[in-house]
Amino acid sequence: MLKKQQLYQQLKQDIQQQYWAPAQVLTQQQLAAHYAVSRIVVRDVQQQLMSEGWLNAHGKAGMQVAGFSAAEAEELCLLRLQLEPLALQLAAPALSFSQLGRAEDLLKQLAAQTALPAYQRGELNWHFHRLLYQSCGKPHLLRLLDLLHQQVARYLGYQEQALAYTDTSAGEHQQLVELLRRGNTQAACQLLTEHISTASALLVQYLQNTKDA
Amino acid sequence: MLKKQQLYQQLKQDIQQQYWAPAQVLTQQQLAAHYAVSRIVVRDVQQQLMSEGWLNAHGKAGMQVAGFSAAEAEELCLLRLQLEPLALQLAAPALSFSQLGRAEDLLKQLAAQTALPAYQRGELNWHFHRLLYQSCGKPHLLRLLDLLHQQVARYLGYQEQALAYTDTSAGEHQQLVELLRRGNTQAACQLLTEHISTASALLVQYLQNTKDA
DNA sequence: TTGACATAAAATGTATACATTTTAAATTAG
DNA sequence: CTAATTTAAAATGTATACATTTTATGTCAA
Repeated sequence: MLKKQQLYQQLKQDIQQQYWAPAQVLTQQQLAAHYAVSRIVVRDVQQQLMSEGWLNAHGKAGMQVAGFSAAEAEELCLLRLQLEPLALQLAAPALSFSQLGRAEDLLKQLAAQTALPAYQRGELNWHFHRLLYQSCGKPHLLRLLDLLHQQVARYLGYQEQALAYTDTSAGEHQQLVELLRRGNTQAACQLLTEHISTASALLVQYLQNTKDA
Repeated sequence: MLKKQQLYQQLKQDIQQQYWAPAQVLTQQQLAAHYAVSRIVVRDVQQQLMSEGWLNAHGKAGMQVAGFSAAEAEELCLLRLQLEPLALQLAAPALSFSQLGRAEDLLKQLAAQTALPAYQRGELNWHFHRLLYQSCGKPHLLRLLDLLHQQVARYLGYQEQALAYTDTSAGEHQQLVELLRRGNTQAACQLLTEHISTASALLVQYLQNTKDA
């Protein structure tokens, strides 16, 4: 579990920093040689990253680095909109104050560390959301959300700039916690829906612009 | 891709026929010896079946055959209800008559082969549903639905009896196709929702009864 | 030149062998 | 007898080696 996780992290990072460019086709041998590990390890990581959308199958041999498209981003956000408010609605009644407290700690951390790279900010962001859904009592739903997040996370490193929305986002997060603390589940779900929608719209717009350039 | 797929099918079948009982813990070596293949192949299949919910991780070593619970079934149906009508709504405008025709062929086949084991009937059933969603233009949504189906399919072999609902189900399917042919998307989605709900309720009820026994 | 067939090179699938970790047993000190 | 530590057995992770499939190259006939 050591080399595997190591390669998993490294390869993901290298894809995000475009060391391996989108649409590029990679082979097991190539990666095994480059990272100095056995092909077995590469195979495992390949399967995992393919299930998470970072790599796509490419014919009978090789794997292709996934690209970016406004359509895909829009679809992912659509799915988030379909599932995350549901998770929140189910989790809200079971949310404890200690959990809300931990969520606020994450927000403080997020507000403090403005210098973090987009990817890590995205991770913190997701931890916050995930914490709110945690108590929904639906393990399969949570697994789907984790899977979705993995696929969305690909875009986080890509769109350093578009994350300027974090200013307004922080306020929404805070407001969300307060609504939940007051037990106003309906309003919280509504706000969450809007929150995801606006973030989604910004990302899609950003992608459409860069595509033209 | 030969031995792998072979073992994948066989192991799934053996789990369904309770050759490997729920909650039983299997080891790579055990399976490799039993099926006379290398552990590498077992590892690959293990990963796949774990992502499809047939096996669960079990500590640091071994994999546990997944069990059945009414709560899990209910959750899976909840997710289907959340996603399948959406897929149908998106796909409906793009559905061609030839696709609808193929869907009806599947229904005829399903009606004719009443002697098929529950699992295979379930597969045909899913092919039908899947065909209706195919044109939604959302690959990630379709992937999630396939994943969900894999998890639901586990129950199909389990509940041979509960599938008595196929009588009413066949009628709903036919009606669904006709609504779609007439372009009445809203009514079709509504019917689909009810269709999944009733099937879901039957399955959950069945599981609750057998648990008491 | 083109297209089909044969052939060589390369990539992946699979098996075996070795290294590391984990589990369980057994021994011993308290 | 209990608990803790040691030690052996077993399971998994990883690497290497071999087999099979795929892909690309090159030759030859039309």
